Amino acid sequence: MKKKSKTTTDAVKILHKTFIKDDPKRLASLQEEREKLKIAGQIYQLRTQAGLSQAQLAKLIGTTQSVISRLEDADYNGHSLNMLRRIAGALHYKVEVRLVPENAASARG
Amino acid sequence: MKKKSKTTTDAVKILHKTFIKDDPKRLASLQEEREKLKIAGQIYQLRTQAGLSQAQLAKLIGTTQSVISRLEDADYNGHSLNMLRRIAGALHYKVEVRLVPENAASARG
DNA sequence: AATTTTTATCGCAAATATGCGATATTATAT
DNA sequence: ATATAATATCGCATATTTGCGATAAAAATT
Repeated sequence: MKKKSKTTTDAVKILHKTFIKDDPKRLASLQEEREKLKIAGQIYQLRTQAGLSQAQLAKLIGTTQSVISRLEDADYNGHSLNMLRRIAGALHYKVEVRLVPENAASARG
Repeated sequence: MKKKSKTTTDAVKILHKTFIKDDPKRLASLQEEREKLKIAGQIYQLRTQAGLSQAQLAKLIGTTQSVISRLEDADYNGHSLNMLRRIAGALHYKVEVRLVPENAASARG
């Protein structure tokens, strides 16, 4: 395969088209979509930068390839912190969760 | 009631006793405990700083008081991002998730 | 101390995420 | 083009979270 999976890649492009194009009011929910994308992207980035296939990471945390694929799908919305911690932990990372004001410029976007 | 609920308050104190006292090797998992605590604490802080009771916040996001109480329990471990987003959103906050190296000094903890 | 408000805890039903094999799709290599 | 490897998707069983009422425990108010 090439560098990036279709799902994760396309999501970036689809974002604007889907949420901004003709419905400026939906811009609010864009925030949420961005977060979802970021999570998928972060998992993908962590995994590939560690040089692992989905199957390898899956084995590492005791699950199967299809599960990892699902988590890296930008449209997937059901992330649990437990699962994120499992993935992060396997790669010597940790999960940071922050509740920040919607408007404020975030830590270092 | 006083300022802080028993559960959330005590957790701070219990932490050291439980995880460090006689078992230095468990210090690793302390990271995870801290994260859990932070989430409970963040929800609590957000809610009280908004001047809401658990029942009021519950109604705001379409659930019941006992659910909020459960989420503010520092020992609770089953947070989902969906739930966090619901709470954050109701108070005009957003959820930021970051996977950061276990060792590195994080963004601005 | 009695009343009222708020929070914690329990039990169980309903909703959602995970586990996982099978297979299709896509990419890479030959 | 063929073979191989990686990823995406489907369906269904299992596990976990959420929903929610009831009640206990704790705190605030009078």
